[in-house]
Amino acid sequence: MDSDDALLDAAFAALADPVRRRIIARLSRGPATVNELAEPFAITKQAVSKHIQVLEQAQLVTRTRDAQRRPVHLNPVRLEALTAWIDQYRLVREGQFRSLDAVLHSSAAASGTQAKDPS
Amino acid sequence: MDSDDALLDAAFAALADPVRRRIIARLSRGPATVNELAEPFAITKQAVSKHIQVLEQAQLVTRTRDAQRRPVHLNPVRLEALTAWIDQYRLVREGQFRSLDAVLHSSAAASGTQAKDPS
DNA sequence: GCCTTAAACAACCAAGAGGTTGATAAAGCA
DNA sequence: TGCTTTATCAACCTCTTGGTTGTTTAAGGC
Repeated sequence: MDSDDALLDAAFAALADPVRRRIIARLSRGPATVNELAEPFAITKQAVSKHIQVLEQAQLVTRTRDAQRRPVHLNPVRLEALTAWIDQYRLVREGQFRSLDAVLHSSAAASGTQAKDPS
Repeated sequence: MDSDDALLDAAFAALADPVRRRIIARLSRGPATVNELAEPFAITKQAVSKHIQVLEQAQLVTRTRDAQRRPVHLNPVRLEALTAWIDQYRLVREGQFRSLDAVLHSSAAASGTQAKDPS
């Protein structure tokens, strides 16, 4: 599905920034506001606010309203979706390694070898 | 560690691009050359070559030499490192949810405030 | 030796992302 | 009602990135 692909795209792009990864790490210890999240960084609150918008678009975090505070919460469901995506290729690849190894050990390896390309 | 953090940074940034993710998907079915990888995309081989350089810097793929061909191989070890990073926060967060749930049920803080639009 | 092919390198360009400062809106407190 | 806090919006700047075309290197085929 394309929308799911776009969501994966947004999620990986969000985690590609070290500041956002540290925000994720901090949120894993509980919800926090923009000001609280901005403290350990040498950047302005506006910049942190932008980072949180990116994380929110990727659905990695959600925001609730508590008076004038807007605490940010982590969304573990999306994190799980990322591991699921990675695992589908990681695990397939491990299987490929085994069969490739079998090919190398049984037949003459140096010629065409695998050409496992199904497309 | 910082170097490990930089490696994580490169890996997530590499997976943040849909073209590179599709390259990963294709490589999970076996090694391939730049030309083979460039075929399904409407971009030049040079662009694909750059993408592979990015993946190589992130150590998500490796390249071997076979005459004038340079087949690209997937590196599942790095993919596993990504899932490990994600899981450390995802799993912690699941524990947090239980304690947060306890707080919400006892003190009833911020009742029913979902001013959130599911865009 | 010469020619073809695979792939990288170099220079360049347009678009986007991360950051800033300044102004604005919403919610509470005096 | 003003005043403060929290956080966003808007405009702007700089640097990176994805893409292009053109050139160059490396390896084989003739």
